[in-house]
Amino acid sequence: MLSIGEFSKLCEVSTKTLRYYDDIELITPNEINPENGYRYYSIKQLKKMLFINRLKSYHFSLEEIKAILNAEEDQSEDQLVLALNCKRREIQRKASELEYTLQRLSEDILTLEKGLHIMSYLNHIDVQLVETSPKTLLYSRQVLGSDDYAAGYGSYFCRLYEKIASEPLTQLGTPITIYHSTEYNPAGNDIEFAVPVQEAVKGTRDLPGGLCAKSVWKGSYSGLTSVYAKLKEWSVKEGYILADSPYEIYVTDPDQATAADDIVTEVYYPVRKKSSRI
Amino acid sequence: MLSIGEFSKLCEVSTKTLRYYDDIELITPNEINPENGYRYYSIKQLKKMLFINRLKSYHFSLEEIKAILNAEEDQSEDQLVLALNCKRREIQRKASELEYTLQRLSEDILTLEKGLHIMSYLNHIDVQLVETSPKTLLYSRQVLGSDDYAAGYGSYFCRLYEKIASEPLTQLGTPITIYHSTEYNPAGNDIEFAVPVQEAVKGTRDLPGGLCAKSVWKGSYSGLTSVYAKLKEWSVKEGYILADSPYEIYVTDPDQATAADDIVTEVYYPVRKKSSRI
DNA sequence: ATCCGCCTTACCCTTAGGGGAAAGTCAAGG
DNA sequence: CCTTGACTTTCCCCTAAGGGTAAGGCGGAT
Repeated sequence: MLSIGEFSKLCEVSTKTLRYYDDIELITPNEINPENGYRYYSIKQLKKMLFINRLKSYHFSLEEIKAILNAEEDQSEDQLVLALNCKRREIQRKASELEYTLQRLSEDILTLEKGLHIMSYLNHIDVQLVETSPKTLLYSRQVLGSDDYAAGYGSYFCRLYEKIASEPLTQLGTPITIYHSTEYNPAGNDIEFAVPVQEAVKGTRDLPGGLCAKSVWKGSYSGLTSVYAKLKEWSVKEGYILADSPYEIYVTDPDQATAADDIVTEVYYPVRKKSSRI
Repeated sequence: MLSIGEFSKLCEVSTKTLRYYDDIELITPNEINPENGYRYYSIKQLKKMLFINRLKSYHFSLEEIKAILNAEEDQSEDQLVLALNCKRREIQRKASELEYTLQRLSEDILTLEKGLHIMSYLNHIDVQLVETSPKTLLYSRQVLGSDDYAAGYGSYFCRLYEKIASEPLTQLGTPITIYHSTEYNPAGNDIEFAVPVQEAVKGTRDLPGGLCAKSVWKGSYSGLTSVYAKLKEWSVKEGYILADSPYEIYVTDPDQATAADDIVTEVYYPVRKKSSRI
């Protein structure tokens, strides 16, 4: 039997951690002296602890590790392979995210070295006042968490396209998303996915035309936030206020665009004069 | 002036977050109604908030962002470039760590698919009982955090080599580290870096010879933990106990080894029979 | 017997906010 | 003018994985 200190040294895990793991029942000492509460670990537990360390190095959470250990006891070996493969994909995703971050970071460093401010691109976003014409939209509206965005956009538009093909309907433009949430909320935003069509059937609605502030954005979608900021700034300056939910028209098909810089998105921000009633 | 809700929507930041940022004084509302405490943000603060969002996407902590914003106000532009470059290196390091993790993960998946257990490599670590001869060591002993390991090893050994060259002394073997901490502690471990030499001068000490359990490890240093576990297990089984601080001899020069698998490390674990006194 | 090192529990701290409650406030509609 | 619903305020507790420290209880060697 090993005292907590000896066990700690062998596993290269602090005693604090070992007590914590006992608390959460990840690995509990083989024996506890009932008189003084001293923890004693067996030699066999070394292997378990080393296994935990390895799983930790693969970025498994302690909860996940606990589940894996329980599955191991039930002799379900495949579970482990599944979990590892799943984690591998997760890490690969994380790695490619880091790659993307690095790329943007490098671009900003270049901008700075040219003597420009990082946010100077904001000055190149032009705003125009336009009158839009009414549309008929085939739509699908729901509340989505920001994590579901990427996945969501694909699948919801896909369903709309299927409906257009099966009805059949006549598509009149590129896809649109309308943002109904009055406030950003990471837990879920009220988003409407829509495709303009010719026919007014069940599942379609009218999008009224009207006065809009409009900007065109070229680049990845992460830059769209700035476009909204710019539109709002412009509106305040020109004495307009938001009259309805803003929307984006994806002029470029995201699936077709090769480089992020090629993606063109139009942002419409319905407005009316400040003191004029409808 | 924008209410917190309007500002929130424009920046895609929750009101909760904005209140938190007000708390930590990262971005405080332009104006607060003294009667009801309502926060009002100015249009100009949009740009600042967007800047904060961008820095956040580069994995800066809020503390770091605060420092950057303060530096910006003092018109010290170079600071930002410095910070960005620093962060870029940090992210690159993180990315290569992920790469390494992915590689190990894939190896384990292969092992599993062969029908072996992940930790089965433990069974291939052989332990021998050997009698070591005394050495004279040129040494340098200090307490190091685990983060300083990689950097520390290089610089401390480098200093020892300089001393060997300048005295001059006769080197009698490859470098050694001796682990004096009785317990693993991420904050700092008592480590002695040493190189065996022929001459006993100032700055050297004797390493007594004696009975040791010994294992040879081929592979990256992260696997050494398991070697210690194995040595301990063996000792208990054979009726030996630890008699002195264990040490590692780096047979392969880490700077010369190309692949991690080529690195050879000998681990010595000084022991004596359980009930025998010295 | 004594001393030092090891062990125990308990409490607070960390990041970047999220969830929810209770209460006050604003603006639009009737 | 009043009501109602949406918006805002503060306050408190929660997260993951432990780290730091205190106060007090034991163990083994001298």
